[in-house]
Amino acid sequence: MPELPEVEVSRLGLLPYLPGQVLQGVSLRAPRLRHELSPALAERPVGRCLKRVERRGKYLLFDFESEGGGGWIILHLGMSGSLRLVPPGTPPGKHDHVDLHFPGRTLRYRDPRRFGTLLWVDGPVVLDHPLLAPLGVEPLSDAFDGAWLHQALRRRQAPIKQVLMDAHCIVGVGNIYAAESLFRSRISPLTPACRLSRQRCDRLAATVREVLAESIAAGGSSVRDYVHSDGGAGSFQLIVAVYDREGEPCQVCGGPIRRITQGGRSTFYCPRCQR
DNA sequence: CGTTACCCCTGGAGGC
DNA sequence: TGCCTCCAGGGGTAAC
Repeated sequence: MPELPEVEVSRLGLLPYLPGQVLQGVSLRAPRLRHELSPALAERPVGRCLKRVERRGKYLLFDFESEGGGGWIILHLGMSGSLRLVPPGTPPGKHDHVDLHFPGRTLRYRDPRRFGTLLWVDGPVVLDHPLLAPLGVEPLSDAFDGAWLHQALRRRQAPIKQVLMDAHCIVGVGNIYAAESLFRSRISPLTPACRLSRQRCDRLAATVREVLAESIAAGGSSVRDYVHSDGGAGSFQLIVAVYDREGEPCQVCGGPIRRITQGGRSTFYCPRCQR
């Protein structure tokens, strides 16, 4: 499942090829992903120049400039989405739902489970869109540190694991990175967020940043004209210490990794090391 | 305002 | 071997 690092690596993979190119056409082969695919997506951006590809949380934002005000494509990979650049005319596979045709290259969106999002927004500004406006802090920005985190957690009584994954608080931290960050900072996923000391918030903020940056660096080194986003085990060479390792020995203490359910999702942690 | 239940969808896992 | 059922999982939305 694509998380912030996979999305950022996808973005980096597009940068050498797409900005500055005029969109020639759009093919929609599915009626809907998470939401209905609007006809505007197939019509409005065509003939416009793609200025930039930005990222906000796990959303990719394609900026199409224009004399008349411009507009954006908002894209989210959901759980199983991936992007790749293919030569024009490449036959689409079963789950290749959308193509953006650029000169000499087609940006192809694949999403077997169709939890993704792809939509067109008119106008020069996109960050005030209802999907983006409520998003929390970017964990790789300067604004995110122990002091910020300590303040943000003050009123949250929910377990820290669930708050870490709350995109209205911090964007881009999914199940894998939440588990790995908590393991590295030796904090139990069950700890009520508001009970974390300033010192532990310092440690947690640092490890969240560290894990994300490591993963981006590992993925970034493998970017070519193929844009990876499948997020499969080991695809980013991130050393996974606890995620999906129920029953396996902890790398630090040798005790068994435990799996529990929090908010309907699996949490993996070492009950001995994480307090 | 914080928290929780539900829903979207399909591949893969497990049961028989 | 094959068919059927179950369910994870991001995140938005509605409801509590």
